[in-house]
Amino acid sequence: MRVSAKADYAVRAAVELAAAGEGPVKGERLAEAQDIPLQFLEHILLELKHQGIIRARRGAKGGYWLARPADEVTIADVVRAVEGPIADVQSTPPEAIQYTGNAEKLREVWVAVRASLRSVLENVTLADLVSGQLPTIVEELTAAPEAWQASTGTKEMVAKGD
Amino acid sequence: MRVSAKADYAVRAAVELAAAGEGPVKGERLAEAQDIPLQFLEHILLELKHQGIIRARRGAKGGYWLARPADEVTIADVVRAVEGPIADVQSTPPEAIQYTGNAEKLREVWVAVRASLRSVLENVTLADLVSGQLPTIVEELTAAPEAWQASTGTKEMVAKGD
DNA sequence: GCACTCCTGACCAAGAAGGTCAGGAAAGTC
DNA sequence: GACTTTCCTGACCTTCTTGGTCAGGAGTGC
Repeated sequence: MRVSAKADYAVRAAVELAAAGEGPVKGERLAEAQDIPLQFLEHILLELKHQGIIRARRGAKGGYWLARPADEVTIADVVRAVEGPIADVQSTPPEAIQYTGNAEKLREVWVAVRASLRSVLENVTLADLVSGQLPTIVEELTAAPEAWQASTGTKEMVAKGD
Repeated sequence: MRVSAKADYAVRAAVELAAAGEGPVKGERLAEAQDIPLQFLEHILLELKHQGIIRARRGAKGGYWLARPADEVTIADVVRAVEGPIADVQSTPPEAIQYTGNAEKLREVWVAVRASLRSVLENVTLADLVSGQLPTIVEELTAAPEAWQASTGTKEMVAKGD
């Protein structure tokens, strides 16, 4: 259940484009603004382009820009573009898994996990991030102080956080 | 954002133990009941034991059993025992990341993602799974028909589901 | 024609995922 | 005390993913 560097970079680059508004922005500027290795970022931007999230033009005055208005692009869109499905179990969509016997209800749990992820990722747009006005659901989830704490318990958690 | 085979196996084995009640259950029986490769499962059970989720005894009449009552062991406990932190960004807990400029609010989003995962995983116990009575939050999240559908859009999603 | 910027594929090292194999060490049985 | 049973542990293996780098080609604008 981890967010890869690629997905993180993709969202950050997209936010930067959202903040820039109209004109094309060079890859180099995105890389500097968000401190991302340029050549790696170019591959990511290419994927975002292939998935129709952004557009690009080459040459002097070239660069990248959002294909849609910033308030119509969600984090889920960007993450899916570079990582594929948001919540898979053993590389299979949760509703497609068959559990037997006592584990039968587990499928519903994984479906609920996916739904809860979607409720966050599909409701935050790039425009929200730029403006700093996050949707209610995020405010609610981050309001509790526990939300900001790594859970305690096993040695692994103490070492790696959670 | 995927659930590994290991985590899935771990939960299924734990549910099987919860269903068995008191007496020790052989690894072989768990493997058969849930169709998990035995030798792989043994490694997983060992980790669960090290993390204090289960106990074990060797020899004839030996086997594994839950260290705590089934209604006091959550899916989050089991998943954390074998996978570590439930929601990391670039192998770092979300609250520890520093974003600059336009991406500043992204940290809150990842914290919200973790909180939403916890709201599901920390509220479902092994006893819930065995009884088939899942907590309200899961019922709510799985009630909507969209929750059971892969999202449509990119070619990748059509191919791999979501 | 030249500079600029994106586009693309090849490559690469390290680590994780998903196992298998071989043997050792406790616990119970006869 | 020997034997069986079952867990315990480390070593090993193959494939895939992650997170990049490198080299060069192909549009675009002046």
